[in-house]
Amino acid sequence: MGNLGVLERMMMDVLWNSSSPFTANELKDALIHPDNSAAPAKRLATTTILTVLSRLETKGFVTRDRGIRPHAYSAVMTRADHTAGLMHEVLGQVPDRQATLARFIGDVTPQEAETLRQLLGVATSDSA
Amino acid sequence: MGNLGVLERMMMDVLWNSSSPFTANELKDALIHPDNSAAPAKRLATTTILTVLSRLETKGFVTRDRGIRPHAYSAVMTRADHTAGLMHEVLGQVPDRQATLARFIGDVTPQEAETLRQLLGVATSDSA
DNA sequence: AGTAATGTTCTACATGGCGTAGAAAACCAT
DNA sequence: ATGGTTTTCTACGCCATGTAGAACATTACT
Repeated sequence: MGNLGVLERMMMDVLWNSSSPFTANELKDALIHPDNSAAPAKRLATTTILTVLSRLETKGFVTRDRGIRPHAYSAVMTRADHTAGLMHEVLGQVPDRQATLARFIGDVTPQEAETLRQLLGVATSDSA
Repeated sequence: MGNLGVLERMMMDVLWNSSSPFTANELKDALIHPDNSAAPAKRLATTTILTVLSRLETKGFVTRDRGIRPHAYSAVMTRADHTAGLMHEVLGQVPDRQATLARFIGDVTPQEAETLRQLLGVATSDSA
């Protein structure tokens, strides 16, 4: 699966944050006006966006509709899928899953713990 | 935290697989005779090992005892700590933890699920 | 249709991490 | 001192990634 570079990641985040596809230029603008407004955002060239989109396409993160002219780009999988996949990839590299999961759970927030309990079925003690 | 390159990873695995420290040359040999014997192992120069150990030290993965002459290198944290840390790092990048954890749990093996239930103190249905 | 605008691909360069190791310096034992 | 051992310095190649110009393709406007 592999991980993403900084710009690749920012672009995927834009795509992941909206259900509908983006054109390269829309994406470019979305990067300047970040929803979270953490004011980074230098103006990038459209070709830059397109180059990265192509690479993301190659890597299987993005598809595009070539039928319409400003091609419409969208994420292949959800952010949740991708992230969960990464987590499994990392976990898969170790022989001692138990110990690893123990450490993992040890650092989980109470909310996350609760979520996990529910997901694993069975007795939820505190359903807040 | 960041991830490791292939050789860096192999070397950390050697260190993680044993409790006692290694010298550069011991490590070099350990790479040729891999415990798991998945026959990769080309003979590396000792300097290569030392370079990588230094980098690992800089990155905080390794410490060395400079008091004794062939310096003794050992891992700073356990593999479980590192891996769990990576998992949290990945998870921390997403806003929708719930969804991500749901996907994660969805792909977990039964054994892993059982481990998690125990760790979370949930009523274990099947304690095999 | 002809030309301008817009979008896409090709090509290219810089940077940085990592694998790799020689040369040189530091250290130790005899 | 002298040679073997260990460590540091320096260096190179490769590949991913950010970045974008030049050239090509397509659409739009008059």
